Amino acid sequence: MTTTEQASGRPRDRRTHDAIIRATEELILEHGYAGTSITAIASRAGAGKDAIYRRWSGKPELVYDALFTATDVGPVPNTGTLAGDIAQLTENLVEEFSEPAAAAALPGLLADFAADPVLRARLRSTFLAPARGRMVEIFERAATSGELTGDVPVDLILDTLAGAVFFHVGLMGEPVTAELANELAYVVTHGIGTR
Amino acid sequence: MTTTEQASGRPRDRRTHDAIIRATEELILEHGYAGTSITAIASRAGAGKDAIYRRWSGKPELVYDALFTATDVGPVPNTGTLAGDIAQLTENLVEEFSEPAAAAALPGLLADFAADPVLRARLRSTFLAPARGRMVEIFERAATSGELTGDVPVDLILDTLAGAVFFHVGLMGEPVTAELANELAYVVTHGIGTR
Amino acid sequence: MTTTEQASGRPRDRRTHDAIIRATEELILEHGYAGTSITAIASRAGAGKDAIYRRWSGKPELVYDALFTATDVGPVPNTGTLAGDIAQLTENLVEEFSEPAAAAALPGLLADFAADPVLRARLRSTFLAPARGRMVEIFERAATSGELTGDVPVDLILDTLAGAVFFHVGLMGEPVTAELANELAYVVTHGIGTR
Amino acid sequence: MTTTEQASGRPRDRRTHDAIIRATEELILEHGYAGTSITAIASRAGAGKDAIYRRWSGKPELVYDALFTATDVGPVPNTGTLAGDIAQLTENLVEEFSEPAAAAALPGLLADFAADPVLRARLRSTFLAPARGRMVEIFERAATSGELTGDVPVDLILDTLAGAVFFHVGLMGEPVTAELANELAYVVTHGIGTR
DNA sequence: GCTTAATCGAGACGGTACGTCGCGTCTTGCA
DNA sequence: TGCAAGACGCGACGTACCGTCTCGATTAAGC
Repeated sequence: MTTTEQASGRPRDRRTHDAIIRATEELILEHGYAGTSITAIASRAGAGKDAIYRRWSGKPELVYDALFTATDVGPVPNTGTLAGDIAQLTENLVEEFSEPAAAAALPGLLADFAADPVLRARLRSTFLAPARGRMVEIFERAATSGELTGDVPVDLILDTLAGAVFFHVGLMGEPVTAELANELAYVVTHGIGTR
Repeated sequence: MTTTEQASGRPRDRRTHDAIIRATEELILEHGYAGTSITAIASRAGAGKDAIYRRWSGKPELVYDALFTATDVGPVPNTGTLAGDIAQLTENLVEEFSEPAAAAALPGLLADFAADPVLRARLRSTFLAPARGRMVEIFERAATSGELTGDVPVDLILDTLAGAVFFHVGLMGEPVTAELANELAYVVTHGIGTR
Repeated sequence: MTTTEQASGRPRDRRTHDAIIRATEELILEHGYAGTSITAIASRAGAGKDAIYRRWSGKPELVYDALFTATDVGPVPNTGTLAGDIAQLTENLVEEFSEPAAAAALPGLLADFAADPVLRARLRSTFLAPARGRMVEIFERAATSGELTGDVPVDLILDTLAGAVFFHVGLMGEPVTAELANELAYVVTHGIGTR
Repeated sequence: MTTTEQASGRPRDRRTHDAIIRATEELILEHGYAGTSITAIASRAGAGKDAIYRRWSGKPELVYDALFTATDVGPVPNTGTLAGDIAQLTENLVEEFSEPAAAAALPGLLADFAADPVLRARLRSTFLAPARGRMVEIFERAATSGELTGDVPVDLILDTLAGAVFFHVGLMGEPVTAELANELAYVVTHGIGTR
């Protein structure tokens, strides 16, 4: 992938690539996912449709690339408590899911991914991959410190947190509050009973 | 909607209505949500497109009516423990979300609802309404019995459970296991720490 | 064809039909055959592309219908001599081939007809049919009067006259002179030797 | 064109030229004129598109060069009679027009020539030039021998013969018979009346 | 032997048109 | 008024070519 691949013909123009990504972001913000057409993206980018289909196989891949390349950077959360760590990780999810362009795209984008078997298979390995890595590290540390006993179904917890944020914010349209991540993290670590 | 609307001319034919609903279910199952067009539904139902648009304002409403009218019947769960009650309620969600036609339609249907401000506003009041009523009852009983102390953010918990099931099963495509509802209910009531 | 066919749905709108025909004539005149696209015709006519494809299977059929429906009207030429009759019939061809829109369309149109086996088969039966009927009548009268002896290869003579006019005027771009039809008719009836 | 153009850099590769010509012939035969694209020719020839556009300005010129370079060789017909000479010259036209690749290309090629003012101007001077020279010689000999009296509109006669062959064989798709050239020559020299 | 410059295959580029499909509305005749 | 049928304007789809351009590599001729 990252190897040189030694292309033979004219190399692809990075400015065309960038213009397409930029146009995609803009149009998703202005007209939403369903309201954004490949034709319109090409037109806005000053590019031909071929230039798009040469790089991406369809709208879902393009939009995903344009909006969700932000790799989770920064150190893994280490607040001292499991709930605190998870809250911080959840905060990342909340930020990612509520960033304007991403929020506008998410429901439609996920629907398209879910509908295509090939894309569906990539959902976990690409969409949640970064968050998952960090979560595993958090759980291992908590297990070492004795705060956590027993196995934890990592994927299920991750799906729960992501699903909760997506459903609450993305679908239901509830406003994003500062406490949301904390509330969710508390529920997931301590449950609702002893609040 | 439910008003009598005493019509003056020829009354609507119930068989036409039923044929449309039936065709919708079939086509969603065969071709998925995005792959099902109003044109195709009308054709399969032996109906005109007008007969559809006279009753529903678009595909999302029609599909919702066709697939999610199953009102939560039966008594509210009462297993003796909060976790048990929630597990049973979650089991209902799992069943509803993983019923073949519903599973095929959900991602696309929710995306369409989320994209339209009018439909988006109806999401909670219609889509989650039945489950919410039952959940409130469960929480009240648990509060009375002393098992539950403090306020519970009902909508957030409901969104969490629904979001978890939707994300895990509907989007990620994880197989539905018998323990899924129990696992989720346990996490939500006791947290992951002391498993 | 001309029978009622008892259509069941909404009947086709004659104004749409006429607008398409009109737009086709205009655009052929303005931009030639190759420079006229179905897309542009639809746009100019204020119609959708479907409205065109519903009636014609492609550009060749549409252009043919738009430009060559002028049935050869009027009585069959009867000037007293075979050469005179043929001259008059040839004059019809010249007029038809040199009418501005037809002249602009002919080379490309014939090329498209020639390239498609289905259309190719229709060339003689539709394109030359009217002229052929009149020519047969002329030859029969000349045979009766004794001016013509022996069999005449009608199709070959018709192809010769049409080919001559098409090649001379349509392809070579020679100006249309008043004597052209007479010259051709003379050659075909008397030959060049004894001029 | 024919000037030496004393180049300074790398000279053009004759094998590239030949490969392009060969690929053009093949593809015209396989897919017809309209179905043959510059892109496909380059690909089949193992050449770049630039190598084609460096030598020809477009498909019409390339195809003309590839298929119609066969200069009329051999002595001018001299059979003893005008009709015989013309029959032989017409036979050349028939052969040229009915050679498989040429027949496949002719209608589309002529349409493209006719549509472009620049190419249109070259039609007579290049396409019919060889035949015209021979025809003039035939007519002069016939005038000298007294078989032909009066002026003959050479171009019109040539257009008539070429048009007749093109229309009859190329467009109408009539089979090429051995007598075709004779029949046409007879009509043009003696007319149809006294057959 | 070095430089210069045109050529080579490959393929990306912005465009334009293709023929198809679905949308939501409309217009028929019949019930 | 409802109904089946289907035409309507619109706009997007993904593909195919157009003729131009940009790569690195090659191949002579002029210095």
